[in-house]
Amino acid sequence: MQNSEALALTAVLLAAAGDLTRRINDGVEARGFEGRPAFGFAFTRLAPDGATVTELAAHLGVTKQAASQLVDELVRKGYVERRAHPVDARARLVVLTERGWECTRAAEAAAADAVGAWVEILGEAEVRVLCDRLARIAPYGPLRPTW
Amino acid sequence: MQNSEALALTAVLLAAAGDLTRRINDGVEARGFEGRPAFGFAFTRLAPDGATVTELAAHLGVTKQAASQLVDELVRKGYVERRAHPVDARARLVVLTERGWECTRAAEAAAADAVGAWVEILGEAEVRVLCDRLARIAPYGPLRPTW
DNA sequence: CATGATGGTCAAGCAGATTGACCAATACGT
DNA sequence: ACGTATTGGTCAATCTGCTTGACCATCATG
Repeated sequence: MQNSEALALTAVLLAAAGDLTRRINDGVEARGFEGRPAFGFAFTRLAPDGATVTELAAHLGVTKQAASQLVDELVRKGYVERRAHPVDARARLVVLTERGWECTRAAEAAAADAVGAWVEILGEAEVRVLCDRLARIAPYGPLRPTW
Repeated sequence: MQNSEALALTAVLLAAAGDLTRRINDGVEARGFEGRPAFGFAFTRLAPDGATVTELAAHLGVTKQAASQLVDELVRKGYVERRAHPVDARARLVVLTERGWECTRAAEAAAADAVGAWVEILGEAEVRVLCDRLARIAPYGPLRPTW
């Protein structure tokens, strides 16, 4: 494995990730929702039972202040609500609204469409292999919406 | 391919790309250079013969103003120089300095190290396959350092 | 019950991008 | 050849999303 190949792998990986993210975001908007890529990643943590701001922050790999601002935005757009936490009076449980669930489903559909384009190129089996290999090398940690 | 799998693929792809980018950046810093991920992507366009600000902007997928600011930073840190363009008096050719070349080589070495960690998990052959598949689905367009 | 740790918000600031205005030099149509 | 539109680049102002720092309320522990 030569050095230039390693850099090329990085570039193609970034390009693929960026392409997929963009396609999904476009698809979500086309379905009548306004949002940014970070929303989708937040939804995957918020579903199905909600999460606290701190948990969301850990999931996204940002500070709790940043996560709180994101939640503000999600509340403003009607996708989530802040509720009292059932067992901890300090904490507040952030849960999806009905519209939030609709947006989540839209994101899933858009993701399926985007991956579908890849299936047409590589075939279902190859995409599954790709998934499996990536899962084995990807770190477990938080996924950052931006760098 | 179910919807949830499509979202999972996106997550794992982003995690892998983010992980690789972070490892390379850490490796470059460990070798005594200060920089951010965008530098490496700029270098791949600047080498070997330089490029104009506009070309760099297209490569990175940002406005030419943003690219110009990045070049300012690279000049300040001693990695590149602005030279007169040989055939177009409007344009200026941005070329790597000797230190810029050193940093580029450091980035390549760091990338090789980072990918090496993957080779240990998947084996050389699998990583090559991964490269190939990704190359077939990744778009040709600019690669954005941030989203 | 005192003390520290934890969940959350407010406020200010920064980094890296954007849009808009502008100038110099090139390319093009007649 | 010449006026006009286009292109390369920069300056300036602004925006967005995130960070750091301060702070309060509540939980957990001696």
